[in-house]
Amino acid sequence: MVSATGFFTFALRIKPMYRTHHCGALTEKNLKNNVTLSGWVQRLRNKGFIIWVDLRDRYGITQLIFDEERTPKMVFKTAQTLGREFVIQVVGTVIERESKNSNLTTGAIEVLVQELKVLNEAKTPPFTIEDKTDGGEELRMQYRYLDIRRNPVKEKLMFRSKVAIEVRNYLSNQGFIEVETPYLIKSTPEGARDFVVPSRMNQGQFYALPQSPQTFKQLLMVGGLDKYFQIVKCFRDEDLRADRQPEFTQIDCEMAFVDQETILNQFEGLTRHLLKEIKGVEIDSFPRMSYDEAMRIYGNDKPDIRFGMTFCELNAFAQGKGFSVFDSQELVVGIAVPGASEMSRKEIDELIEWVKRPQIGAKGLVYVKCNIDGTYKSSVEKFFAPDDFDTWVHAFGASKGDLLLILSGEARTSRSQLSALRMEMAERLGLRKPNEFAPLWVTDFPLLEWDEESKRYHAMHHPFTSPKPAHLDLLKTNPGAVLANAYDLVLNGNEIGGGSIRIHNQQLQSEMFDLLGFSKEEAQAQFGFLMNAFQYGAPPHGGIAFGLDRLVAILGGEETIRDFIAFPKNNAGRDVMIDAPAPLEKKQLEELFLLSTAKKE
RNA sequence: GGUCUGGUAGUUCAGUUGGUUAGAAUACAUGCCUGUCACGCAUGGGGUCGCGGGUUCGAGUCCCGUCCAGACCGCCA
Repeated sequence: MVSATGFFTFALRIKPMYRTHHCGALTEKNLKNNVTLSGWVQRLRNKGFIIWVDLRDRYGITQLIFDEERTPKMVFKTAQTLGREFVIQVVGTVIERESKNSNLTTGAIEVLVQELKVLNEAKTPPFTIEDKTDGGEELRMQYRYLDIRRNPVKEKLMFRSKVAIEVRNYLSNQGFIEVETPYLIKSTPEGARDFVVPSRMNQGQFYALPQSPQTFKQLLMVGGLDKYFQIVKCFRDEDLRADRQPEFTQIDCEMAFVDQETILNQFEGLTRHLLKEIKGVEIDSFPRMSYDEAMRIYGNDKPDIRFGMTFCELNAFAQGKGFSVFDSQELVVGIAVPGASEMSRKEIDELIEWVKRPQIGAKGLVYVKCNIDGTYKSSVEKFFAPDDFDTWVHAFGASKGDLLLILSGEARTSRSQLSALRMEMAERLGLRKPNEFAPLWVTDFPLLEWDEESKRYHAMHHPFTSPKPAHLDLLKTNPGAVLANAYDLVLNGNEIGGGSIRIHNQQLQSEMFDLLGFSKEEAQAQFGFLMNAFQYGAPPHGGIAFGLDRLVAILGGEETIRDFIAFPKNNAGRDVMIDAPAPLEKKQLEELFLLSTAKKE
């Protein structure tokens, strides 16, 4: 027990205030100030007669100094027992360093400690809390709270917060209202798999977590709110990727009484605002491209237009010359890789193997090296004369020193393969510069997509997307040719947003469900509430949703979204820190009427 | 569901054609050090080579299976 006097002395010595300054605040201006600091021990440098401690908090690092002569003996003794990541509080005087560290804003000063209190001890962390940590991905996720102490992670979370705040600033200034929609909703068979939640009060029934607040935001338009947005969690039970999490955040937006043009302009405005405020990049107006054109010249509906290497179709020049591989195929298409004619035979062979991997699945790859001296070296020079290659080079708009890479096959497949190759070459040549931003609107998506497996049409976007008015008649005669009032915003080869003008007419919505293979009963059971609402004066409306995680990552110049999420899931959808998902107790299962299902395991 | 890569000290990794007691760096501990700042120097402890099986005189190394992690394809209206 501390005696009354002892406690009194103690209370006097350590002031109730945890800190007078942050660890990034003190400079030469504070010389001779008496300060109180709290934080974590980043690093200890013990020279025997003198101990330096780098004290860290969210704001920076301040060097503390404990000294045999100038620090009270007991305090010096305690300082010798400190370890990494101890949480301490100190009182001391700001003094000038004898040798300054220009790498730190606080590098000219140090705090000569007079009082030290260990607020909490710490076990040695399993990895180093440094910018460049020695910790692997899994370990960092398991101890994410330690990982978050590291600058790179901390800064990404702060960056995300800044983006979210700018989104709210911009949209609320533009008159948008933020409305929260429910998380416990109803499962629908369209689209991704749902995460489901059993209902205790309704035996054998389940909620689903929303894949997006789509129908709710449309109902808010019917409700007359006019301009809505929400930064909202969405859930999809599908396999993960570096840029895909089972729970992710959308900037979800909807407007009433608008056409496509108004929406594109409105959200081009948002994106421009973010690029300017966050990155200091000013972009006048975003280029636009139809889906069809994007597929033809980039082989991809989310092209990265930071670099060229656009597709060139060679059917007219390369077929009928006796090279049977080309002659038999629907499409002969290639790209000109700038300055790559110097690639060695070995490198090209490796590239051919690369496109033949099952992930790409090409049968082969034809190359033409356009040598600097005007000659050609090609895998098909037996079949084509230099004159032919001249024609090709002209068609490509290529120059000496370029390397033509050509694929052939079924049009759709070849384009998709060449697109993968184009991205790979850009990656290898360093053309995907993280601090260059090239937004692009892709418009005029097809409304429907034929699915061979289920032998029916699928909505390419979702079943609430409206067909272009001029194509309404086609719906009955040639549904596959109908274009939609749908659009994606693409940034540096990533889809960061997508939306459409919605159907607001009950009759048309009903026809859509019909086309998608819903029976009248199914449509009524699943979306009756929406079609009902449409009969009570639904305004024309449309909207867009941005993937916040991905947007933030791209603005931050990173490929993977995980570090922009405080507590992300791993590849298998697990949270390795809390170890979720996990089995339930028998009692819980019984309460939820799930026991018979659970027995199967 | 599939393809590929990896799993060795607390951590990040090396480990040759299968061959003596499995190494380095870092972290940790102890000691030394009169101005460090990735401090330095010395000493020390630390290993179920993911797990199971097989081949072999002998397996971290080769084979089969399995688990885990990561990237990708399918999937993600």
